[in-house]
Amino acid sequence: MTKNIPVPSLKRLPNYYHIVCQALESGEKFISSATIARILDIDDTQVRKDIAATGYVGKPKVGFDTKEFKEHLEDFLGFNKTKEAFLVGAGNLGIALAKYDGFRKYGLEILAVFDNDPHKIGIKIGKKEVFPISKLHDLVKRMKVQVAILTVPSEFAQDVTYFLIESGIKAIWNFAPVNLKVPEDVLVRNQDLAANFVVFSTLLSEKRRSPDTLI
Amino acid sequence: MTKNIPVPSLKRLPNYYHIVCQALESGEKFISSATIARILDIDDTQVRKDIAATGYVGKPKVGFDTKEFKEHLEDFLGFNKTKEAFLVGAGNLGIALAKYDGFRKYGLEILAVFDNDPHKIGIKIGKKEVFPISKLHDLVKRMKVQVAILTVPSEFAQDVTYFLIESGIKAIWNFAPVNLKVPEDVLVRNQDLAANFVVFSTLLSEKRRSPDTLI
DNA sequence: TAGATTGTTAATCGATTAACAATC
DNA sequence: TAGATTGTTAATCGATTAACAATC
Repeated sequence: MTKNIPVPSLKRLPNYYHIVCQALESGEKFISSATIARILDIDDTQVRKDIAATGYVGKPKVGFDTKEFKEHLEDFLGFNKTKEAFLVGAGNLGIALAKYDGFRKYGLEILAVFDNDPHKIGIKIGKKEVFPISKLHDLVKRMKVQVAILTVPSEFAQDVTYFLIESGIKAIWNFAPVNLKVPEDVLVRNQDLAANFVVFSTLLSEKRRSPDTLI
Repeated sequence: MTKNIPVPSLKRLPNYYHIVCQALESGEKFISSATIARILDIDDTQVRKDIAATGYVGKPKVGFDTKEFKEHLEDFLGFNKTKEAFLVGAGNLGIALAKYDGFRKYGLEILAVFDNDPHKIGIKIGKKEVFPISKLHDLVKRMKVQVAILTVPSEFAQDVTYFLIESGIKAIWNFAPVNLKVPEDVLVRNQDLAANFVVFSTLLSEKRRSPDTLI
């Protein structure tokens, strides 16, 4: 088995992807690690190490082929593989995410939205119908969905999580600012936007640049 | 000058905050570093180190006073200091963020929303009015706002950024999945939700747990 | 007191950076 | 060829973990 890419490297890859996309749009055939490094204000050796960790090889003297490298990153990061998910909680944020177009480019597809509010059930968010949460169990089984995006209010997050797990969900992208209790085999990724802002704002008040540009 | 807290420690603090809030709600007077560590699946020494870095001291034999520690974290992370910001781009995500209630608890206040779409100008999002972007320059000066939350479509992000900087904005929380070019003295924090999902999903496919629970 | 927990010093680990040979 | 850039090994740096004394 090939060695797993280090998490810090993995987190920088989407940045490289953005840069290589922009370079490609400007008609640049090749891009050097030094150029990428300058844009992100990091070390160029690190860029090369990260790229090497994805298995892509550049051309000495010229750099990395933008088109090839872009496609390699899409492959490595799985943009072409559809990742199906259910979204639970049709509040403001939930609706925004359900409508958000940018996910498709990365291969994330929200199949359906769930909520408990009778007023919301049956309405369409973009092309997605809102179902009652009671239907989630069946639909998880039927559609074999493993991932849930959790956008319910904090106070319901843990109870809904128990229900998601009972229904067979194996991974939760959690937007509620709470620590969810889950069994060993369930993966949670927290996405506390407010907390992210707090980190940003603390660095700001200390006049420090965050070393990790993204995520 | 006291030493800056390491960024990894800083990123864990909101987690500690959530946990200590939950402990306080359950009526627990004290919480130990081992308990926090177990919940987050990290080392207890690290928890103590992180807490020490904020300047808070616990009580040997009993642990950390939940009420005191919670308040200390609020202080350290600046929850009580209002951080005013303008939001630029009244699309789905922008509207969701403008309406989002959870920011206030952390001290973030969105003063106004800006957009270029004539249909949107003048409408209210919650209690915030939508202004034309042309008014941003004046309002930045008048209200002395330094922070902008950028939620415009990717293709406009760079141009809007130039305009924000001309207007005097010093920090940008960027939700557009692009690398913004900014001068040295302007701080950008990228919040590419889709990229975050990609990282999550890659770890998922490798059946790895992410070491950083939050952010 | 004994036991539990903090705070801190030392050891380890892994990521970043520096140096440089290989390549075209 | 000379020069630029990659790929890789070695050195450094900083974060994590282990060990343990101090404390109540």
